[in-house]
Amino acid sequence: MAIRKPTITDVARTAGVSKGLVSFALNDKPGVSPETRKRILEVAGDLGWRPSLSARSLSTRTSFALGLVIRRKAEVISADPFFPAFIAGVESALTEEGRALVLSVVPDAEAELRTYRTLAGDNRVDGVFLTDLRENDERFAVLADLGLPAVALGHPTGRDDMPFVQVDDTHGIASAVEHLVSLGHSRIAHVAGDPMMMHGGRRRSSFDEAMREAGLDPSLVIDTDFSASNGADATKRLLDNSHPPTAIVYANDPMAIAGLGVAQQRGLRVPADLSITGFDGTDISGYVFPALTTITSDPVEWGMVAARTLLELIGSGSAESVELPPASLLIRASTGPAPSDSGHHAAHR
Amino acid sequence: MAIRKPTITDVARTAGVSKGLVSFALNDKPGVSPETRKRILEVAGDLGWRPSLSARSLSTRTSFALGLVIRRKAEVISADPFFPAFIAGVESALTEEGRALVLSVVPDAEAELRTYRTLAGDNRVDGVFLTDLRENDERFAVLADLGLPAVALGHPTGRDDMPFVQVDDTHGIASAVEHLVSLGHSRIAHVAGDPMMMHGGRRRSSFDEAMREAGLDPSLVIDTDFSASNGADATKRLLDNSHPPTAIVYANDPMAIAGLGVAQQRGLRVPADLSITGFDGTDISGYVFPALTTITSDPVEWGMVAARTLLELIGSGSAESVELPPASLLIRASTGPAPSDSGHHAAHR
DNA sequence: CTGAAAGCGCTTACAG
DNA sequence: CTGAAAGCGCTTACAG
Repeated sequence: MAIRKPTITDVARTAGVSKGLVSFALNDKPGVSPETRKRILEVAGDLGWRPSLSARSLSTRTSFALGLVIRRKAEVISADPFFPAFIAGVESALTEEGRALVLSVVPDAEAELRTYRTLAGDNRVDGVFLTDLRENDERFAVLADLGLPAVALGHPTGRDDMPFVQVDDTHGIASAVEHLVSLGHSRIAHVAGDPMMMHGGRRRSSFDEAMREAGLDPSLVIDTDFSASNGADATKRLLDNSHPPTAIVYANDPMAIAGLGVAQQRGLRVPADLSITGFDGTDISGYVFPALTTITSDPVEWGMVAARTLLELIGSGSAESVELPPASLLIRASTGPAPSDSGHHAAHR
Repeated sequence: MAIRKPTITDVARTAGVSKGLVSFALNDKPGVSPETRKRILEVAGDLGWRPSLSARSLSTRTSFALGLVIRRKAEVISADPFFPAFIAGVESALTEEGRALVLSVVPDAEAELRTYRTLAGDNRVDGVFLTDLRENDERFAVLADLGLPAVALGHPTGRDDMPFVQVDDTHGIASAVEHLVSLGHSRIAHVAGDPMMMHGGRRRSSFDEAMREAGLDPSLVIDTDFSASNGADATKRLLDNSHPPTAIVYANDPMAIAGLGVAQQRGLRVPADLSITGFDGTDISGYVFPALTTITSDPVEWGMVAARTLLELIGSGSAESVELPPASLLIRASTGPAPSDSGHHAAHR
């Protein structure tokens, strides 16, 4: 005889009550006396009853799962150290709630929207995280249409109907610029991220602002797609300039590491000839030579808080947005005093 | 009036048949005439019917989802470029099948086993991928006990009851050693991975074998946990040796990059004073200076094939194991001829 | 080839 | 405070 998993009926029978009452006890609903509830829960425990997720899903239209849809080309996904850490944070908040995370990695916009529709249509998730916010993001309309609760990572500009969890990264970029200015740099460039992504755009505009405040020319900016390859190319273009920068602020660590590689290949000493800052504080950034000055945030914490916020939104219908501690500058060895003769780099080897 | 999603009852009514027949048509079961099936499917299309996943789950005990449980400390997860790429590959095979991926990231062994139990008990997934195979892996027993279908990544030694998808990485390590030997190196060290993990152990033993075959001393090996931090420490220990190696074979790229950083910090020229090889062929490895000679595999492909194999196993009860093309050596700039005076490095700057 | 009915394991009004 | 029953939307024997 196969070992049949106990059902609510078994619990009801051995506890001598109706199935309905077991359900009430399970869900902490009013209408069942404390003693009865206690007895029911005991019996359930003895029998090893685990209420069936599918059955609960069918009657409550709840999936007890959260969704994360990541739109990245497969070749690039590994370069981004953010998601694994973010997901680890999300998990830490979900496990204790008995929820699961459904993850989708999609290559393009069309697949992305289709995935949200499928996730909602299949009742696969009760809510989703919205990452990589873009300007005029089509996803807001789709999610509203689907009635799918969502929490945004970062502040969706021009929308106050969706709770968000934000890390202020403008502060980090500003302090990187200030740090470089205090070291005597005046020609500072920015290898920006994707301008279509809000956090890319925001880092860029805070660079712009910080440079203006220092009375410096903020025009040395190159947009990228956040990939190491783009970071290397941008660095080459900047260094090919007739009047090249003495410092480069990168929008993420992989690009900064690629930039470091380009500089070294050209025989430039970092930081003697060129100062470099990254963004994210990835593990590896501390082990390249010279160790990268970077701007650190805490993606694990971010994931945990985002998950809690989404659960709150799903449970109660509304949730407060959260502002996490701002990203902060971690000064290591890749930044130093501006070269005295800032117009001419050391000759290439 | 709210827009109610159509159900099987709606389809049956407008098609003028019973619910049972609609179900048969949907699931391609015999017993429904071609014309009737066609008409039913048309009506379903017109109505925009999407069969309810929860209802199907409840009656078939199928979740239409696959599970991946990753055991990593949150701090380390970002350093591993394997999983995001692997997951992207899995997704590409799942989307067309209407399946989803449930992901769990857990910190330790206890949470790992608990997660498999919950996933199975909740009928959250129909099968799982088994990664980071270990010696005497407790998971085999638990999965068998739970009756949860699984596909292993890499060959589970001493088990022929579980299908696996394997990339032969011994070949890659061997060719790295041969490459270095052909460049005149004789003191070659290995910064190995976690000896408790099968792929760590396998890379180590193939290093051992390749060295012996070349008639060289294979004893310069240091175990690590695969982290950049461990990679840096191991490199320091090796270089502190009174008779240091002229080449180091690392078990993954992050450790190799960290090792490169250590070497450069000590004023060693790579590859003039020290040759270095990585493992994985990560995006960033091509952009450090000098560009890393590494051993590439294709984790995206791996994910796709593993997903197909798992679906096959779930669908038919058995699946053939797959051997993927072996990892191959990608020679770039971090390896070069052994220094002529191999006993003494260039003086530190 | 087709229909009517029971069942999957929960939740939730509705009576008492 | 408790019980009996209908319902969630499918699937699957069982009859015809």
